[in-house]
Amino acid sequence: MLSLKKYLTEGLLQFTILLSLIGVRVDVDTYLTSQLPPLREIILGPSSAYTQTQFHNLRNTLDGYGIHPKSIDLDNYFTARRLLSQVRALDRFQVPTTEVNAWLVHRDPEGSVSGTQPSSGLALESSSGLQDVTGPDNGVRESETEQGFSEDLEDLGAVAPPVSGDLTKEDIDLIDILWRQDIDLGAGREVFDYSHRQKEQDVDKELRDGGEQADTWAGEGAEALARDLLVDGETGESFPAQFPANVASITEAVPSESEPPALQNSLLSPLLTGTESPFDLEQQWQDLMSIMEMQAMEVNTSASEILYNAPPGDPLSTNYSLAPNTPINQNVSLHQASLGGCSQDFSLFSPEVENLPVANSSTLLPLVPSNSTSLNSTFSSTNLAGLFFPPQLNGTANDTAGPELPDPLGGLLDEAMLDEISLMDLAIEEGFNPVQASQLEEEFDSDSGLSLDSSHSPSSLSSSEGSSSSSSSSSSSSSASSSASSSFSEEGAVGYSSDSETLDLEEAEGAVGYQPEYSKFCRMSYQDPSQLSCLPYLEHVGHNHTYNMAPSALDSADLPPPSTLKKGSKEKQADFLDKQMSRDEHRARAMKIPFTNDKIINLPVEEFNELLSKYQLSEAQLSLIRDIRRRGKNKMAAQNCRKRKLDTILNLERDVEDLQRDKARLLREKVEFLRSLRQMKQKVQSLYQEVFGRLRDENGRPYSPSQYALQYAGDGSVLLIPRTMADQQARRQERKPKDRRK
DNA sequence: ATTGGCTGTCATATT
DNA sequence: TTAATATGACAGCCA
Repeated sequence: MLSLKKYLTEGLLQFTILLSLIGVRVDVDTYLTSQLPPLREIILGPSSAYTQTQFHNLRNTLDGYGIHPKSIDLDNYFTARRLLSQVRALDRFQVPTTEVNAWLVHRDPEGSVSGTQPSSGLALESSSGLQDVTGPDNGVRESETEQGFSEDLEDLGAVAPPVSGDLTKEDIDLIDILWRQDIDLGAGREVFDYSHRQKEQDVDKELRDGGEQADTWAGEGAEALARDLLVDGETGESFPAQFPANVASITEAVPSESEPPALQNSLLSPLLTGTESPFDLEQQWQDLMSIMEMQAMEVNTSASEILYNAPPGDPLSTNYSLAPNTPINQNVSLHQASLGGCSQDFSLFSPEVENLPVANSSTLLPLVPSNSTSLNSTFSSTNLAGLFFPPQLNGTANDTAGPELPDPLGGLLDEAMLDEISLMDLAIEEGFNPVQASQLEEEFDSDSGLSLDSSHSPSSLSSSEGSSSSSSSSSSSSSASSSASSSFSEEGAVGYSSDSETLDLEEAEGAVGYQPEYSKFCRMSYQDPSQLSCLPYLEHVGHNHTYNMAPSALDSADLPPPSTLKKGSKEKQADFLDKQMSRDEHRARAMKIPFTNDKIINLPVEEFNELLSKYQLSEAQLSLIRDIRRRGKNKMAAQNCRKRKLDTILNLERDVEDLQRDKARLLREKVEFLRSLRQMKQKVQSLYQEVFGRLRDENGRPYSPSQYALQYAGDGSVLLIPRTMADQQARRQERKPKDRRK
């Protein structure tokens, strides 16, 4: 047995190779540990490709004990672990849930928001959110949205009675969300995640079912994605989707942020802080590219090409598909339960969405004249904010509302997203080859790593490993081997013992060199067919290469003429017995060895010596017998070795694919998350504005946004407080996160 | 005639 | 030390 050291070394090597293959040069776990521990497991743990390393590592762990390295159980073990990890992975990506627990805000007669009551869990329905977002005017919205919310609430079983007053309960809820954002965002991640996964599954289904749809969303998704990418990974700030996948536009957009602080710092700014740097944008861009890759993969087009060849004008919309979005609505319940639906809506409404007013969109206008018209039309919310809060006060507004709202979001984006983005950078460079993409697509049916892996890799791989060597195992451990196939299979513990399933699996997998192998193996003739030839696993061990008896078989007088070597396989089969004999068999026959080569090779030492002792053999005969035994064992060893090697490669390949899938999934999830987040922010902003705009002082006059702001307290209360106060509090609260970042 | 894949064999290392 | 096994390298065969 190999030493632990060797295995560790090997494992590290393999790991490195694997990482390099997938282009991972990032400390994935740094990012994942908190939210996605499974990736590491996927890489290091369950992979059967690392069986050796795994085994030894595992032997140091409780789990690994008691499993023989060559035992089939080991494969099962790894399979189980892999599956388990995949299952675990399902809930690992903890995107802040889109489900928001909202608290109703009571508006007192004076019109100031003073008190609140916990009322319901509000799921931001994407559809409504979308409408809000996409609607011509964001600020004051149509009732459809509200209805959507109501339905959602009802579905959730948390229907809050309509609140008296101008504000609908949804609005109030959203307002409440605003100040409870940090709490809520952190709370419901699992739900969100789950919804996302469901979406993915749906998406995958969609992919499978209708390729046409893929094209459909390709456009929409592209736009949506473009928008997504405009979201600052750190702050979560959304940018207008204006830039059509044009890097130049992105870079241009950057400076714009520094432009009019007015809008940035307006009431909206808290939500959408304009702190991004060009770097972030580039990362987002890379993100986009990588995502596009993923999407392309899914869509099963030679996407990568298209993506990169896409004309700058409309690259994303045409080539880039956000597959996941559309299918989502299929799952109604989940949809309702979480904001996941947002994505769907986005895709559906992507055209409009692109025009959505986002905090900084106005700043982009000058830079992106072509798109400016659409922006202007949809800019209402932004403009509203600007109107509400004069520039000079915007900064304060940012501080006021910002700390509580944007920070949680920004934090999420900051920590998780940036890392993820770095991951995604890799995707760009990595590039999926079409073949892989297609394969992935096939396997993508059930996106969740679970089904994928369960479908084939671990089990098949592991089992395949054992396929060829049953013969060797039988030979070596042959105390019982002489008898039946069953005994062989059981003994298969040695090396690569296998069961018949192995063959099927391998064939099914289309393992490169295996099938031919089998065919050839079948031709192999053992002198003792009763023992070995009948056994499938043994059959493929023996190779009857006609060249075996070719010129090299000098010692054998019965060698067929060379001419026969070149004849067809049919003719070979005709002379099966003679021609199937290996060189050593011929030699043995020539030397009149009284027993079969199979025995010579496969008998355990004891029996072998016993056998030798029964006969009076010359030195030459003994020498030949030993050589035959040595060669025979080595032959099987070589076969095992090759099979192992191949299996390792295949496993690595599969692991790479799995990782790529995971990466794609994570990227999709990220996109979804960002989208949802952005929508929520927009919603909250607009509602904030709406609520604020409806507040009236004792004289029935609206409060000046420059002088007052809504302050959300942790206890659920909403206060209308002077800006100065709000600023102070905001700064106080902002410090912590910032320090933490640095 | 060349080439790549498959196989067997040898030498050697490891267990 | 011996036997078994693993593996790199090489050569032959074949399509």
